[in-house]
Amino acid sequence: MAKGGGLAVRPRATLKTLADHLDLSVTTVSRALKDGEEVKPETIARVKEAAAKLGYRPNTSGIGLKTGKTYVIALIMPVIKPGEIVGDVGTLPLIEGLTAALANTPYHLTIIPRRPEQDDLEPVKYVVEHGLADGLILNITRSEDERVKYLNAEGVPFVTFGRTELAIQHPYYDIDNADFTHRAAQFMIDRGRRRLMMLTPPREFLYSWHRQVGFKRALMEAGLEFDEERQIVIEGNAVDYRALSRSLAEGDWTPDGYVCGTEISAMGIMAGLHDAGVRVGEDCDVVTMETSPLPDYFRIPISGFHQDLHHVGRKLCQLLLDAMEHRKPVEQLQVIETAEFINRTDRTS
Amino acid sequence: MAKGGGLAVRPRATLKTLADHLDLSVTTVSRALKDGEEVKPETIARVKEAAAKLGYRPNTSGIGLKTGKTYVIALIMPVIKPGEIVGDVGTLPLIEGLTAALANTPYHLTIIPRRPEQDDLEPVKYVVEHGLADGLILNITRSEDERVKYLNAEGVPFVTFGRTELAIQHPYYDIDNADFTHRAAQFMIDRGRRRLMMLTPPREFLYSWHRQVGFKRALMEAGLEFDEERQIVIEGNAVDYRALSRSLAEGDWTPDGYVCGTEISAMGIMAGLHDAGVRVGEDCDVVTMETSPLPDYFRIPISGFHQDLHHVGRKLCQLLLDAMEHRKPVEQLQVIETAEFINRTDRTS
DNA sequence: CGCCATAATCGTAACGTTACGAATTTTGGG
DNA sequence: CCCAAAATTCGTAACGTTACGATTATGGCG
Repeated sequence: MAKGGGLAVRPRATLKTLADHLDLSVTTVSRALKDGEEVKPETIARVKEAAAKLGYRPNTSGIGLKTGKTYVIALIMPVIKPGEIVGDVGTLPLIEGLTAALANTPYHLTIIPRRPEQDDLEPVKYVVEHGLADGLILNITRSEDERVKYLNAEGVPFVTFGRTELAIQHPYYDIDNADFTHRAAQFMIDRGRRRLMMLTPPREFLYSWHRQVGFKRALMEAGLEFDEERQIVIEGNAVDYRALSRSLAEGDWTPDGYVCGTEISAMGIMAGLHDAGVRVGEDCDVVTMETSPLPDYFRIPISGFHQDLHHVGRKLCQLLLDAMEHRKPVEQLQVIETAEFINRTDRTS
Repeated sequence: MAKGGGLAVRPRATLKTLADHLDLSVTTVSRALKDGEEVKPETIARVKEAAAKLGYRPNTSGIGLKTGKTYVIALIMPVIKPGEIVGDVGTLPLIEGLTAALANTPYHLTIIPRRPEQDDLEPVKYVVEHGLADGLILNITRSEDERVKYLNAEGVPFVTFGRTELAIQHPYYDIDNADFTHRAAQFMIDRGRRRLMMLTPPREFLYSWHRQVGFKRALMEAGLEFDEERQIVIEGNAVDYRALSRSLAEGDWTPDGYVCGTEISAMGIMAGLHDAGVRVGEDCDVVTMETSPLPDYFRIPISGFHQDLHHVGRKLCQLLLDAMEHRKPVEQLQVIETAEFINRTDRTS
């Protein structure tokens, strides 16, 4: 009963099939299917009906060969090493948001990995040179982003999640990271905290600077000192957050407030504080940027700023599609939104 | 300075470009590039050199049109609703594993979502009818899986993550879920636990049954009663694990051991136990299936069974590629592995 | 009834690749 | 030096689609 090879059962319906069937030319059928002006409405209806009946599906390769279009959107995804850390907890919702936005379009999402040993530009060049996609999505930016320069020079449509400091105008979506840290710090200052720490992503990424700017501004406004050496820690795979907060709690300069960059580092920080006997919510506060509902499950509730990456994914796609069809000038394809504050201080647990 | 449209800067090198350049025919160039038997070694070398120099990249559409190959592997990914739960924490590593296995092949990964309102079969049919991929990866199976029947009938290569109970022989990778629950229950029984609970995925998925079988067997072997009504809870979005374990701890039949299906439900269970004043590790044990390093961050360590989904992704891809090239009989493309036990009982925290 | 503008449809070529059979060159033995 | 066989290379057609210029049908008006 099982079939043998990988052969198609019955040959697919093509434009020619339809044309023969309807006694029309291939050209007319092609035009009718895309509601061409020159085709008689009645004919359009006939063609579409036949197409539906015969299960016609346009051949992607044929279209691609003729028009150069691939109907593919490529997401360049940095890949972490196998078991090292909990990867960016938000990447999956981001992907889901992208596919959701693509759902009623002819486009599909392809994922191009950037492996750890690869240069930033490599996968981008790969996509362009092989003509794999009609547009690209880049998901973390640097101030002088090589990929942005390259794609701009090549004239390939793209959108970035994050801004750059280049003179090049390009579509982007960004979360206001200065606003996040500013509000986070302010929140803790309002609760009487005076010795704040911030954990932030590596400096190579522009948003890390935005976060520092907001944080520093909140401290300044409150008349507090800011010592970058002491109050900023760079997040990374190698950092043991638990050990960090434990040793800080036992050291001579004891923070009473932490702004964390991810829910994962927040978990580590809280575990370390617990180890040291510090009571979160009473002796000390922790506020985090969060991209998942994970913090809802924390036993001791902490407040956070939520970034809805599903929403971000949708937005990015919309922006990219708009850019690809030249529907709007670039200036209108630049969006900055603020993260939503989730106050959990009043939650009994 | 900015470029206007989406036009290619200089025309791409094609086989014709190379042929003209080398004073050869297109056919010979084509053959030379794939090391054709009939081409003189010296010519092959000349052609390859020119290809490298002129930056020749084969045109995917051209190949696709002629051969029907797409060099695309499609992953069908069930999509959860926007902010509902922490999705399957392992999907991202799975994707990374897939792309890693594809890295040195001409294949690319495309992600086809299955939206909540869609039928299981719909995205699969979509891929096949539109000829979007050369092979598919399905990541959760049912005992009588419609998709498996369909793909088998169509003769389209695929691999599943999970088995089926169909007579159809097909490539699959699976974790031994009966072994997991059996060992998990046994572990707790050895520690003196007598009233075990199990949280398991919805019954529509075959592996849910496997888990129940293993769990039940462990109880039987230890001479313990098994009451399905009382000792099995189905995991799902709507379940509030925290409330569940709290109310159980305060009820008349108090479990002293939980086998959780995911680290997320384990987190909830532990929070509820804490609420009820139950000390995990002393009054009660929790063991979980885990697909991320998240449990390493739990303040109270619990033991677990780790499923390395990066590894699974690689395996799935290998199996699929082998199946597509008919390198091995199907029977050799069926792999079952056991999850790795991570004993955290001795870890001081 | 014939002419012309407009509406509708058609035919050909081309995109880049590979399969297949035919044509050409090279090789080696007599 | 010739010829057959082997080793290379070539030309044509085809995959499914769209662009473009050409062709045919339709209808209004003198």
